[in-house]
Amino acid sequence: MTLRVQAAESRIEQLCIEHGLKMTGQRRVIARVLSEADDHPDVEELYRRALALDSRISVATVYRTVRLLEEKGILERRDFGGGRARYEATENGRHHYHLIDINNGKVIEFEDPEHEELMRKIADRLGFEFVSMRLELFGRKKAPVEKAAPAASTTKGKKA
Amino acid sequence: MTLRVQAAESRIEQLCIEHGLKMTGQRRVIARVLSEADDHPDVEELYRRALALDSRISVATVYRTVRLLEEKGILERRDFGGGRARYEATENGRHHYHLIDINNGKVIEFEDPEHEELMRKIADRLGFEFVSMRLELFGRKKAPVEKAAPAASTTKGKKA
DNA sequence: ATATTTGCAAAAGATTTGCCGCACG
DNA sequence: CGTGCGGCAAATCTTTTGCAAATAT
Repeated sequence: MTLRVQAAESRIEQLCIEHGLKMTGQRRVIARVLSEADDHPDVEELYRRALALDSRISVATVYRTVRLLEEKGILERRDFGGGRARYEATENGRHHYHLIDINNGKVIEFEDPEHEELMRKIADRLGFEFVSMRLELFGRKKAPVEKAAPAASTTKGKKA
Repeated sequence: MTLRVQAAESRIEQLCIEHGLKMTGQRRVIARVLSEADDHPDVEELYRRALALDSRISVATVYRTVRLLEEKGILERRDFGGGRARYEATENGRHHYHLIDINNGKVIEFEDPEHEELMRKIADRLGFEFVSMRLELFGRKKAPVEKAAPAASTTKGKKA
């Protein structure tokens, strides 16, 4: 049996390789951070997480990498308000969407399998090949059904 | 019959008044520009159009106004890539969506009446009151059905 | 009258880039 | 080994802000 100890490439690293990108140490780290993220970090946050794994990384590189990966379609950029771009890995097929609580900026994810199919049809009808999409819902948390509750302080406020 | 010559308030101005905003000359102009726009201008463009109507307006005011109107829910901010925020008036009820041609940044609008209803249901199910939404589709123009056409130079390239 | 708004220019943020030594393939 | 990459800091670009003067209600 073939022994394959090789540092277990992260999913994103795998994609980078498939796209023919030169895999440097910092890209590998960033790829790993991205692969492990299950939220929507902005560049600053990615930088912080990458630094924790390897101290030889600069923000500039994170910016460059993130841009590169977006161009390759490996990452998608999001704008949830708050001035900074946020990123998440492209999910092929199983898209998920975001509901943003306009009171505290919290992001809730949801899925709707039929939805992407619908979008593909619409793009097609308009003469386009579907590449990707972005759906953001903005809403206000409803008070729980019993007694009226004050708006704030329900969940921990997190700056958007 | 009552003669009403009063400068015919623009739709957006009307909304501003309903929201109790102090209507200054520059706000009136910006409101008019916004009311008349049927595209998705960025601040720079709004400023240009406003200047054409009244020279006593500064970009700072456009920024301030646009932010104010967004907070009031009168305007919605869009991010079609390209670094600058774009704006368009909120359409109550009849939402429309955007399909962005990833090759030239052109934006095509489309509607889907059932869609908003679906989104309202989803928000509701998640315990939120629907406030607004944003849907962007990214696609690549398909070649017309006959002979295969080279990718570029199909439509006039417009910097995204 | 008086709290708000505006213009201007400076400041703040976020992101990009030039240059040059260094690493990857 | 050569070409592209990363670090650093300066540059760029968009958006925000402080302050005094102007204005709406």
